Amino acid sequence: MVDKTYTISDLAQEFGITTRTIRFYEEKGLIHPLREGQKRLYNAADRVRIKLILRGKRIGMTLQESVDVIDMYDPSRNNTQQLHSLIDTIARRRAKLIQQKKDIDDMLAGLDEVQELCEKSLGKRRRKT
Amino acid sequence: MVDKTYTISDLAQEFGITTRTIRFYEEKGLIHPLREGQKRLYNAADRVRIKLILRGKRIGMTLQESVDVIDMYDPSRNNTQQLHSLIDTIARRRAKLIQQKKDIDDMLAGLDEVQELCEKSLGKRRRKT
DNA sequence: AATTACGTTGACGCAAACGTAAGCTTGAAT
DNA sequence: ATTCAAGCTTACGTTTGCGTCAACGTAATT
Repeated sequence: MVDKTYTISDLAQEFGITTRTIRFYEEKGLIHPLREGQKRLYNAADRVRIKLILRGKRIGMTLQESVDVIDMYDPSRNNTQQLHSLIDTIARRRAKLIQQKKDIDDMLAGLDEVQELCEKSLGKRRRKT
Repeated sequence: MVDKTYTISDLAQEFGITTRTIRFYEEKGLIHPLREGQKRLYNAADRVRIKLILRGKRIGMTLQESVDVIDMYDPSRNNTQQLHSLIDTIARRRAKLIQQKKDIDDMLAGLDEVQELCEKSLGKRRRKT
């Protein structure tokens, strides 16, 4: 792949967000697109960061939390101290995610029940007609 | 159970939130505690609603979304029209939840990778000493 | 009587995550 | 030459979800 780039509206369209949102992410230091003249030019890495930020948003993370997670992939941590601290951070994040999965499963189970009641109720009505 | 009731600080403590938060939920119409004189008195149903609201929050739902989900359990929907509409709503919510689970699994997989790299790096260092 | 603990009602404050509008530039198309 | 879409900056506005006083009431304790 020959260093594919994207305009701001390319990415806005792809992800279903506004250009304002993308510029806002830059304002907050979440991405750092290059410039071609005055225009922003996004590369594959920028695109992935946005994708991961949006994934974080979908599960209720703040922008900063998403960035924190993304930055875990950054291998610029070298000393033992930092590595241990990173492992702790990962453990905490993992615990949160597992709780979230449980919450989701609980809610899904609830929806199943409600749906059954709905269908039972509709079934009765059909039988009546 | 003889209609157990709770004070505002009972619930605040149990759920690790502030009394301000609970009053805020009431302000927004999410709960409707009785009054004993001037003081709020919460029953089991109020307590469950708060619990479900907090569960919603953990997976990134807004307060209103949580309430919408909670209200699905309310069996005061009778006509066929409403039941079909409710089934649609459930389907959409279920789809969202399933996407969230996928997002969480993806993120967990990412954390696994990062952790392995961490431990590999720490392992090397131990071998050096 | 005074302190302490817990409760109440305003009311203002605040961070997060954008929306929205104004006004200017720039390159491409008619 | 002009129009038009797409981009830019600046800046104020909005919603959500509480935090944080202030000022007061009530009930039990010392």
